[in-house]
Amino acid sequence: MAELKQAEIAKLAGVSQATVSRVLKGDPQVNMEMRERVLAVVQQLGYVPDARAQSLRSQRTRLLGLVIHRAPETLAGDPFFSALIAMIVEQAGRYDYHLCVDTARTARSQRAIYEELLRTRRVDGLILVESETHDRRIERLSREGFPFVLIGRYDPEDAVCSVDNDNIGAAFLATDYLLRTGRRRVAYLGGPAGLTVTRDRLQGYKTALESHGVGYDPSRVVFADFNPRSAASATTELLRQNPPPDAIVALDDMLAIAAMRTAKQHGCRVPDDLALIGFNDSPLCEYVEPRLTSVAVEIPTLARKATELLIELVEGREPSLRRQIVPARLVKRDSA
Amino acid sequence: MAELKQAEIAKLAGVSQATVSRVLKGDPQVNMEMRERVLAVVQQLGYVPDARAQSLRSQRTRLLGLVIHRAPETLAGDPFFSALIAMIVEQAGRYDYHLCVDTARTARSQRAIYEELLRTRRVDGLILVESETHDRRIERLSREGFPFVLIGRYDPEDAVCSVDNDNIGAAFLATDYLLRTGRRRVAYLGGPAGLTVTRDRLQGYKTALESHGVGYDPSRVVFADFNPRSAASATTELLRQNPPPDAIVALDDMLAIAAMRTAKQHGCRVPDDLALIGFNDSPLCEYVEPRLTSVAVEIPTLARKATELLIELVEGREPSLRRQIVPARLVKRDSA
DNA sequence: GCTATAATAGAAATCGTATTCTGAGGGAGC
DNA sequence: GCTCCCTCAGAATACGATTTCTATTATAGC
Repeated sequence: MAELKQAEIAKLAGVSQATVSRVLKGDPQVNMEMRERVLAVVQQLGYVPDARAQSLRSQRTRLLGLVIHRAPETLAGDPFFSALIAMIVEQAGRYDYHLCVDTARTARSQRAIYEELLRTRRVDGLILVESETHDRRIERLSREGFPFVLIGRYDPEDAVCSVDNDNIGAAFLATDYLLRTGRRRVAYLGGPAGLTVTRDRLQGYKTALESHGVGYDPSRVVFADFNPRSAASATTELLRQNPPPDAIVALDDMLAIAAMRTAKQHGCRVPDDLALIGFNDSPLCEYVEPRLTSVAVEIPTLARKATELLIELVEGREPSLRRQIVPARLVKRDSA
Repeated sequence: MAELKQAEIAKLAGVSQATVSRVLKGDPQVNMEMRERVLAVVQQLGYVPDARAQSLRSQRTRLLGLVIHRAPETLAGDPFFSALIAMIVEQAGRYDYHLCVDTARTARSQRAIYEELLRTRRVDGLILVESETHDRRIERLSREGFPFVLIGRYDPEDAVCSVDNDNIGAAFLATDYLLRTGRRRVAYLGGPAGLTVTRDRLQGYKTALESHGVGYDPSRVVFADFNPRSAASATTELLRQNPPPDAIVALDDMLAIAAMRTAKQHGCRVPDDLALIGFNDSPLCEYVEPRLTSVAVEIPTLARKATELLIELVEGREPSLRRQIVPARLVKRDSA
């Protein structure tokens, strides 16, 4: 059972090792009788080729890397990522690829991802999620010609491949809806200021205000980290203003829900005094009281496009579209 | 840049390829001067060894597999898994291992995991999560002597290694608390009946009833799949009884929250008419109204123990403890 | 001064598979 | 009947690192 390599199969089938390899790779240049003889032995012994040897020989590992630029702690509570991971695993599997997941928090892991995953050729390509807007390493990857796809960040010149929600459109959708339903003092609760999502959705928010002839008030825009405490204090900052906002567009559902709690604690009624819209349409939305209106991003579509794009790059095909945008839609519930 | 292997380094440093390897592996049998000469070239060119070649030669990939036995859709919404994945990635990284994640839903992926990950030696070992109580494949893995660790299932004879929450104790904790606070008609809302967690927590629930001299009523025990609809109908079944339960111990927070919604729709007040306790202490608990009391399982501890145990197995050390139990604690909030 | 021994580095084998190169055999065409 | 080509399978090599084996040099001990 231990010594199970092509050489053993070859000996038992009375052929050469090369022939075994050819049979397994479906090489047409091999006689029917031999093929069957080999396959019989393979079947019987349950032989499976060694991926390590295949990797070295073919220079391909059939392994994709997914790097999430978030601290494990904040990643932990977020259902968006388990969805994303699950969907990418599923998609990659359809093309016979596996997925290697990494987070990039500590200095060690930052280095690790770029050095250990890529340069060591441990993976064939990378999907990078939520990398910061300016990341030197991305330039380096690009320069070295390594296949990778960004999710949640794009390159203005399309020098690198990316897949993203239509963040500008999504924020526009949310803000526009609030304005059309009579809200006038709409605030924006963003994530960390360095993230592309934060910036893009802010732009969609501004554009919506403009299209309704509502002035943009910078004091109605605040930023928070991905943790409840930070979200709470940012919300408090908004609510203390005079007059306070009558609606908040939050960067994601977690932030929106944290804001909802804070608002309640301040005696604010949702949605009467304050309308709230989140992003991601996570399961959470159904569970909070009132149920959270949210902009849905199609995670399966996002995952599928990113995976397919990366595989195109890995396999040397020039992708038709280097930048893919996945549309969003508003899921109306009770909070707005 | 493309041709970067030890042979190149060797040529430039004027030494043999074997020496380069020795320097990089920290072999003491190498002269100071040569060592420095090699390291200088390595530094300058930014050489990093090829993991594929190392894998073949050393028969180790330094890659661990994490297999989650859940359909991607139900996995999607569950923050428990993003937490688990994040923590295992983190822990594995401390020992210079990477993590390959897979889900096991379709027939293809079922086969894929055992054949493609293990037999192909693509990974050095596996962590299996939420596998069913009776899984033939686990026996096979065990028989073939492949290193693996189970999370959420244990083997009665400790033939296989496992790490798990103290599920029996945890359910006891929750049920006991409800009984001590005056509840008398405590129901149990389980997950799929085949899962070990479902079974173990049921046992803890029964033991607690017993210790309080409360009779066990099978009609107060229902099972649901991991989706809101299934949870809702199971809850409805409980609430229709006469008399209805005055408390529910749910298998996890998602189920508890689904039950909470259903109860509210039936005009039940939580916690006055119905107390609720969930499991996992997920971020959700803080966000629902009333905040959900939940039994906390220490995901980081779970992840750390599982990872360390697996690495011990992979590296051929006999682990001191083949079965590790991580204690649980009750986080009291407003729902019970 | 000569051998025994240690220290050190190069040469070569190895890991298991894919593929190129080579050669044997057979059939077609003239 | 001979050449030419085609088919097919075995031999040999390459992938890039690790490690064993071997050879060289220097040093110590007598």
